[in-house]
Amino acid sequence: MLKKTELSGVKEIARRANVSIATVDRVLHNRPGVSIKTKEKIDAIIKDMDYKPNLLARRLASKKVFKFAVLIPKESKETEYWNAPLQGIRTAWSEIQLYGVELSFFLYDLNDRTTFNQEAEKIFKDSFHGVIVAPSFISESVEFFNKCEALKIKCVFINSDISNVRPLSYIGPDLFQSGKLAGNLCKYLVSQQGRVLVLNISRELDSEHHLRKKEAGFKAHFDETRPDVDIEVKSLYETDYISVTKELQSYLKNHTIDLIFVTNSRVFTVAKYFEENKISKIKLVGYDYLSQNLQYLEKGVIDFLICQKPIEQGYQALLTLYDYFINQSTIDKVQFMPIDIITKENYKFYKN
Amino acid sequence: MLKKTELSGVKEIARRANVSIATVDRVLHNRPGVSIKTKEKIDAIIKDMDYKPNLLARRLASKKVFKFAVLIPKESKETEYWNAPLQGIRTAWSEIQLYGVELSFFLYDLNDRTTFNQEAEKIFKDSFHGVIVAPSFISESVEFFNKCEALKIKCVFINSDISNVRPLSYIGPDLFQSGKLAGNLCKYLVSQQGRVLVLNISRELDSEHHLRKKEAGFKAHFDETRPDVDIEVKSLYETDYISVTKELQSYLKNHTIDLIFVTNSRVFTVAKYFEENKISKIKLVGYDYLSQNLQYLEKGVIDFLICQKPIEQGYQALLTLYDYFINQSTIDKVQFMPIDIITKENYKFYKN
DNA sequence: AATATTTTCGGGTACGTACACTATTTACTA
DNA sequence: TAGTAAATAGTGTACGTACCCGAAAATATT
Repeated sequence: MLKKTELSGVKEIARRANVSIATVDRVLHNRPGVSIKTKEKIDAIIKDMDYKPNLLARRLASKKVFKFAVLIPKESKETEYWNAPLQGIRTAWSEIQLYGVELSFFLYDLNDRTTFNQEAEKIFKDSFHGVIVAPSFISESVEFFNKCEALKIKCVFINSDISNVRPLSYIGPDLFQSGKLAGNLCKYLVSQQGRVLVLNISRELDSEHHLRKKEAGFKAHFDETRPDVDIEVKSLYETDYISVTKELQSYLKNHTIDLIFVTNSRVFTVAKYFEENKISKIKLVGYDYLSQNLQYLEKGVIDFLICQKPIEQGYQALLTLYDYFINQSTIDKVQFMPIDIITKENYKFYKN
Repeated sequence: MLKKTELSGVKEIARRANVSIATVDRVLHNRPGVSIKTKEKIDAIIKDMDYKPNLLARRLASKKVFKFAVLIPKESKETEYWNAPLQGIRTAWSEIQLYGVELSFFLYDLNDRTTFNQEAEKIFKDSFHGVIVAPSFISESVEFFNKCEALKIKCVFINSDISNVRPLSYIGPDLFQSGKLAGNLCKYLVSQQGRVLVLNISRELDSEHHLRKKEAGFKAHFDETRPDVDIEVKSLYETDYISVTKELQSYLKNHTIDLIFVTNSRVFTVAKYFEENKISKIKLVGYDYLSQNLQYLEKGVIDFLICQKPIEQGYQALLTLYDYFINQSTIDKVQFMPIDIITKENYKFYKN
């Protein structure tokens, strides 16, 4: 039986280069203390062998610890949405904890922008390598990002992005395209001269800004394919059921419409109103895989939900930081989530 | 500075139990050579510590090699579908190769059932731990599965399952539900008394059987919600463009219809016919994210594609074998894929 | 030319687990 | 009760990489 001559990895490189493992290691990590000549020789051999380090061994031997922070909204009474990304982050964490990842959570209140800065301050008190941020408030987020840059803290944005700012990666929907898809779907639900109401339900002006991207996409699709359809837009700044009810009541008294498109997860509020007032002729399309929405989907009150994998957004966000710091992979600047269509018939199989 | 007293893992267990690491190791792997008393003591400590082995170290130290086989159709000239699962399998492989996984491919011809057995024979010549199978031909697949059981080879089925057979796991669509979703969608595309044609395009009878599950789901949805819609079913056993054209031509001469639902990926054949004959009023819905289909989706000839993540099916299939053999995880008997709706507006973001 | 300094490199141990091999204890036989 | 086999337990090395520490070689200083 032949003796296995092929040493693996570093050892083999060392053997070929006639140096020790330590020297190879220095070259691999760009550490000083290697003459240019030997460095070049070793680099050539590495390239020649197409050497791929054994990540298992690498992580096992490395005692480095990375600290990451999470800065996202806390789950509110009004919508459970933000629970999903958190869950994804937790799942990812359970997978990589072993490899020296520490995680701290900082949750702010979507209805109170001052809490964003409060939590941000806490983050800067400690020293983190990276942060997962949901940049709900534009100016605050920009400021936060700039401070991170100065401190060499890497940011990953999730759920919505901000123009003119380049984090390590943005992981979330293409909002405009998401609205376009909604338009695409709704086109099939209304007649040639139909009437459509687009509803932004959100308290803070900034997040409304994000909703407006969806709105724009929605309109764009109709402009391209059905210019005759009448589209009206309304923004509601009070998000509780009573307020929404009032607005809807007065609106529907004066208008006849075929469809309502709600630009975020609060579509269930409208659905509840429809159900209680036995409105069944108006089609209803909205966002997000929440239990509150699913029950109305099941009942047929909501026709379609569009979903952008919030759990996976969280999961990918943490894995992205992991890939960047631990695996030293190159990171895609933008990681768009798929734009998924959920109906009564497929929601049970959906993976959020 | 305090000295870190907590040894990790096995060592700590050994210390607490007053035995050597090797003994702990024996208990962990149910190896013989440990007295009942010490085994119980160690088991208790393991439980008490909620010990989780370090998978990195485990895999690094273990030199075990697992051999898996892949038995699926080869990509045909008529449809590129089967390239997708293969790609998923390759991706998964690249991730786990390092951990001692060997992989061999055995591709049969979907248009010739005898090739299935030929390839199967080759598999039995070697000795594999597990196989990924696309059981396109029912009786052959059952026979294959039974032989695997006898030889203690674990099977994972992908893409379609077979009644009365319980592989390690089935990874793929719920075909009936998939058809129901198609019905759900098409409901919006046809009027109250619309006419619908369901088209099965497939050469071998067995795979037609799978298509029929989708067909049944499709009908079920209409029966429940729109009993007045007229649904006719046609099966074409010649899959080339010329043959399909002929059939369509003669059919459409005698029938007026609103929508065609093609139960598999060959919807592009119909789309091509529509385009060449400038048929634009008939809605078209079919299956699978193939370049051949996407071009017609983009052009608006195909309205919806339903997709079941073929790449991920392959990916998950290999990871499932890996989880079973290397990680010794418990495996879900059924892993249904999501049922995704693809349109002109979201296909670019879809992950197959 | 002798010493000091810097640069370059190799030896060795550790990470947590697997497993081959050896040592000890126990049980059994003659 | 010695002798032997079987059951039980321990020692040591390996997996591939990281990194500390000290040795050797090259260069600089006097």
